[in-house]
Order: sequence, then structure tokens, then C-alpha cells
Amino acid sequence: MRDPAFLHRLYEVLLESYGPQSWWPADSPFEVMVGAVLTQNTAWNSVERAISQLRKNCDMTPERLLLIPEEKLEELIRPSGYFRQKAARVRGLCRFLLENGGKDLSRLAVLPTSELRERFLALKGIGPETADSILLYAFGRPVFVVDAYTVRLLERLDILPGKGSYGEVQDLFMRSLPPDAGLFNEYHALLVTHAKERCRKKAPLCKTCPLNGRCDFGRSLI
DNA sequence: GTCCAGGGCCTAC
DNA sequence: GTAGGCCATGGA
Repeated sequence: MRDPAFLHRLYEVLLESYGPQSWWPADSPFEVMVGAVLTQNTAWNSVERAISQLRKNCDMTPERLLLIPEEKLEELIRPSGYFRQKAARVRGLCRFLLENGGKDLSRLAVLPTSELRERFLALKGIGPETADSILLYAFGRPVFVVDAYTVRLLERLDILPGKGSYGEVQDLFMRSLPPDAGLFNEYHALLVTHAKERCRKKAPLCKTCPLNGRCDFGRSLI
């Protein structure tokens, strides 16, 4: 395990390299939630197409979205893949929101973060990453979002104490950083941006990584 | 044609 | 508690 300042320095270098990412790309908290489900194991380009089609067919509220017949909904989100599963998951999310105050989220917003997280995790098709994305990007809670990119990067940097489970990686970030939702927002987005450009599965060595030669990590970021 | 993408569920050991 | 199969489209 490296010293706690490592993750601070990593953030600074990523921010300098890529600039602010201004996530999440959505028009409303509800759209963040829908996008979080649709982007599961799916490229964002495909999700954008699906959301664009949804916008044309409803005003992106849980009420209106539930009025779309199931088969029609599947057709609209087809570009984002796993469309049958995701249609059911989005509908389940909408029902949950309607039961808890609808689009304005004011009833959910008063809940403590841990309880809010449990509520979303209880929904079928919403696992740790999707729930945390919703907490951070729709509710502004200081929760660090871990994704496959982040785990892969830390494994390659050999800075994980254990095997790199979701909770383990999340704890590492949240113990090393102040509980700042703005920081977590930007950090996760930067990790995704970096990974998309430099740390794909088939790019084991990142020769053009902006971190190369510009940090004292002892080895290049790969 | 093959690999991969901003996961999660279910089933076997 | 965890490894492996499955879900599906679209771009590189």
C-alpha cells in the first residue's frame, strides 16, 4: 500500500491532464438515474442514443416513462443493449420513485446516505456501482463510485492491499480523501476519461500516458 | 470475425 | 463468498 497522498497526487495529475469533466451528462437527476442503469456494461455513445429516443417519447419523468408500453420501451432503449433487462430495471426504478414522492425527490433527499443506498440496492438490477452513481450524481452525496476501470488501474499500479473488491477499492478512496461530493464527482469522471483513452484492456502498457515521467509514483501509470 | 463497453443476477461449488 | 455463464447492441 502506498502512502495516502498517492490518491491526492493521482487526482491532481489527471485533472491537469484532462481538465474538469463536468459529469454527469444529463438534464436532471432522474435522467442521471436512467442513464446509470442504461450504461451498465455499455458504452456511453450507445446510452446517449437510447436516452435521445426516450426524450422524444416522454418528458423524462417517472410518471410518463411508466406510461410507455413495455415493448415500446424496449424498442426505444434497444441501442444500449440488454434491452429487456434494462427496460424492466428502468420501470422498477420509476415505480420506486413514484412510491417515494415522484420526480422532485424531496422525500428521498432527507434520508441519510446509508439508508438511501440500501433503498436503491434493494431494487432489482441496481448494484453497488449503479447505486453509488445515483447517490453521487443525482443526490450529490459524497460517495466514491468504483467501476471496472478503477479496479483495473489500481491493480496494475499494484496499490491494492487485497483482491480489489468493490468495497475494498471504495474504502481505499474514501479513507484517503475528504468526503467531498465535488471531488468524488470529478475524480470518478477523470478515471473513466483516462481509462477510455489510455487504459483499455488491450492496452497493457500506456506509453503515452500523461502521468509518465511527471509523477513520483515509482512507475508509470499503466 | 473478434473484442470490448461507465454491471448485475443467478447458479454451482 | 466467489467463479462462471448470461444478458445484447454497436463501435473499433
